[in-house]
Amino acid sequence: MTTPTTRPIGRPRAVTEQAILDAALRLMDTGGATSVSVRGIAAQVGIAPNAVYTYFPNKAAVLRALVERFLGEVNHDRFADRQVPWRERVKALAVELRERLVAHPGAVHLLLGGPMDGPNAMMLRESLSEVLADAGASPDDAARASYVLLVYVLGAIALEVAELDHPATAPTERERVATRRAAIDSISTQSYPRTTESAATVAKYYTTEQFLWGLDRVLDGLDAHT
Amino acid sequence: MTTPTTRPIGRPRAVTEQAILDAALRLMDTGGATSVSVRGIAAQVGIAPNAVYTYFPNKAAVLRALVERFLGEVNHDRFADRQVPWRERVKALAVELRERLVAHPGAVHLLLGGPMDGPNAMMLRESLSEVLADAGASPDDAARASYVLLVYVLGAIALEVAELDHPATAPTERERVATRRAAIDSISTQSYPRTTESAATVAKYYTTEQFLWGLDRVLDGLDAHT
DNA sequence: ACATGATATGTACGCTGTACAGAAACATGT
DNA sequence: ACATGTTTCTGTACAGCGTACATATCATGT
Repeated sequence: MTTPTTRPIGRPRAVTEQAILDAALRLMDTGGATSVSVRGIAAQVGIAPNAVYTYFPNKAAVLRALVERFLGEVNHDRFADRQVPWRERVKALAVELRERLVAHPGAVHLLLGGPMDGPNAMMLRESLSEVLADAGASPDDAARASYVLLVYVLGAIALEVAELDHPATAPTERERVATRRAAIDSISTQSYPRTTESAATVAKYYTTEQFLWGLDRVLDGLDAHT
Repeated sequence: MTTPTTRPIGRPRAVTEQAILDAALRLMDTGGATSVSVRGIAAQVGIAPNAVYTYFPNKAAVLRALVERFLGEVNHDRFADRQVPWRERVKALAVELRERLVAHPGAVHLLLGGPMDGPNAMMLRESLSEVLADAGASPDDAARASYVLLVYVLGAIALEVAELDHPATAPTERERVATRRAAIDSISTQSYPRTTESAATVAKYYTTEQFLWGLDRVLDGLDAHT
């Protein structure tokens, strides 16, 4: 089943594409998206900066490949299991996607920086459509609902990482809520009466609970339509 | 009501902050987000590159100010009108936000690149909460629903501009759909059966109609919950 | 006229992505 | 064993970036 792997001629490669992607991800996780540089990657894997260009045509391609690998790692198992109720299946995917992406905030901007036309991105929508078809939706409705769900999930993730982006990622969810709460309490009650009135709730934006609350509302709306 | 404007001492400023923001926006619209440079801005307004730092502490501050100005330009009129049914009010805001942002694709990544904590961003959520409160939601539900709506609207915009990002913005919606349709028709029917089956619908992702379809579903879900 | 003080400029540093030419390492044919 | 061909790696270089520093410029208050 493995590719015949015709022995390559010429000087053997010093590293692998995967090693380069690993290095890029490591840099992104430690220093943020801005500190991913071709020179940094090359230094990590131990080659000259321009040697990276034998593996990828340019830096953008490295980042695209990183995103693709990322999407390829999502576990479709729980998601494809027809025994599980369809809403649970959707939630499983949403939660998994959110966990994975929030763990690597820099990757989110990369994902939203270009079209989702890679094979793994396509597969994601494909699987999503399948669940919705299992739920009884027509092909068209399944496609439209997939869009809505993807928009919600990615939108929520985007807003979330935008929030915790710069201050070097607060550790626990509890602490992040406390930080947000403090920030809200420090703003003008006069200017933003509604926000301050529901400060406790607004502070809990970007928690798993709020994420799922919204997802449930979205699913309700999609469900009622069918 | 105008500020007393104590005559400033020292050398008078050669340009204004607004002129700098205008230049930045112009660069972003013509050459994409990557071609916004401090040197480019300075050249446009006719000052030396480092003179920009008299108006803003660094490049990031320029971009933040640009986003803030953007959000300040959204028209809250139709939106604040209590005569109009609340769903229409929400839709009016969503459509306006989408139109404005899609017209300047580069600004979207800026908006999602940092926390939405500027005064105009706060005001947006404030207004949104107000509409939902008018619709009869409790303060907490209004806050949570605001989150969901903002996530949907910004998520949809983000995915949309991600799509039309690189190929220099296809002109009309009709043409963009055709382009997408062609792209879908060229992929493997075997690998992506659901996508190809509903090709016509998937091609219409990122149209106003699909945007509103999803918004209606989201509103349905939020409505049913109250 | 002169000092004051904000603003503009000239220059420079370190960093970026990446193009180009040449050296190095391997498989193969003789 | 040796030359050849093919691929990859390295050295060097360039243009562009954000921005820090010292200095020149300009309007004002005395």
